[in-house]
Amino acid sequence: MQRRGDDLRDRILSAAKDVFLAHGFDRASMDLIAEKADTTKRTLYAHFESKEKLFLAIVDYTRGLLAARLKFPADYGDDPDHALVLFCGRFLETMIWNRSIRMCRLTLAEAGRFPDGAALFHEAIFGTVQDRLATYLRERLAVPKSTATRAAVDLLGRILYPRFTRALFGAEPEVELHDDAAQPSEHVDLKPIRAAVAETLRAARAR
Amino acid sequence: MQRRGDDLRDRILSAAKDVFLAHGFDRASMDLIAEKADTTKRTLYAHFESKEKLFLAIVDYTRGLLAARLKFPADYGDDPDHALVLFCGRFLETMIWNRSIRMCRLTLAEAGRFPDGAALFHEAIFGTVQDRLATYLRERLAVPKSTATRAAVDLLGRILYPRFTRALFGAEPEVELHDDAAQPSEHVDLKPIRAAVAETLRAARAR
DNA sequence: ACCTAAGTATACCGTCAAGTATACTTTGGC
DNA sequence: GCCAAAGTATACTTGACGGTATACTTAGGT
Repeated sequence: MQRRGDDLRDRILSAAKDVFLAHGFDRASMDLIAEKADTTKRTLYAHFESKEKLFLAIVDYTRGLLAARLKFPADYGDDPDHALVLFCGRFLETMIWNRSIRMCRLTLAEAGRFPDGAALFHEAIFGTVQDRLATYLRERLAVPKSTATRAAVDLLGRILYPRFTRALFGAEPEVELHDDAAQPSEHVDLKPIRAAVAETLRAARAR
Repeated sequence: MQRRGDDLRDRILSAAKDVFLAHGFDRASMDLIAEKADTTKRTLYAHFESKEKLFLAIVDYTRGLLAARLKFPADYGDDPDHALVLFCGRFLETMIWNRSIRMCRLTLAEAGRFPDGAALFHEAIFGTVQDRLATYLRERLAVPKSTATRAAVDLLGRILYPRFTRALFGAEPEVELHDDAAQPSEHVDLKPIRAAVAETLRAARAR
């Protein structure tokens, strides 16, 4: 049975992602990717001209998948403290998710060979979230622009980076996420996030 | 001319480090390492039984070199604000140094195959600095233990992680350090560090 | 002086994987 | 129904690299 077009392309991307994440760029073999995608190497090369191009396509594809998790949903409600806590909690959870961690490690591993891969990935995730936070502070809380940006950076620094960095280096237990719930799960402790949000908001309003 | 013993071993470690950092584990070839160490592959295998063992030796070796940069020197003076600013500045500088960044990327890239490598590296660097900060706060400023730890984590989160993460992903220009000066160089802006230290100390003293 | 451990020089083996070649089959638009 | 594009099946080429074998040289303790 043959499956064509976008369906096949998606299957290749998905299989390639799994294999790259599991083995890293160099140890990921095109033979294995073809097998997991339930197709042949010849077809692989019909869609992606080289292993490098396939890799870059994966980074882009994953970037899209991750970004989709990082919207600021309307159902977080009108209370800004609460909405910010949920948003930050969900971002933290998404970033310490083992699939995100492995993707980060993969792009970092190849940062020498594919500098754009790592930088674009970073910008698409961290830059986007930072912008969304700053925009929220500006629009909903009338915080002036430069203060809003600084507050957003500060908030991310306190909430995200410590646990994210630890997870990156494997110093925390792995986190597996199953559902697509918009609410943070039990993997994040909201208490310190509430404290950081409250403090940041207080400081931002005071200026 | 033959060079023996520790001299040779160091040359191998140093050459291997360069090659691993430049090419990553898989693309680093034992032939190239032997050539750069100005010896032969046979001798390589006399000192390190396999590529994997050599890699782990490199991680340990580099961990030692980095840790040596992260002392809390006496000549930072008696003013705690000032000393903390210098210490944090120097730590930040050391961690965004391109050699550190490349080493982090290398251990992260192989975190799947060598989980202990990444975790030990992380603990040896971030854990140690966090402990030294907390100890300083406790001993010099009489901050209670749990508050001191929290304050140290918070301080690192604000000062280190944002720039470090950006550097890791290649979103900042590379930093090259030449001298072994104990003072932070022009690569770090002390102003935000002063602000974060002041705020952290104020909060820690208030509790 | 000499003997052993350490190091050198160089060739070699086996394996694995990127990418290609060749011949065949299926699909869908016309 | 036919034909071109897309996909399949499988074998092959080529090169790299981890690790070993063999034969030789040097240094240093006694």
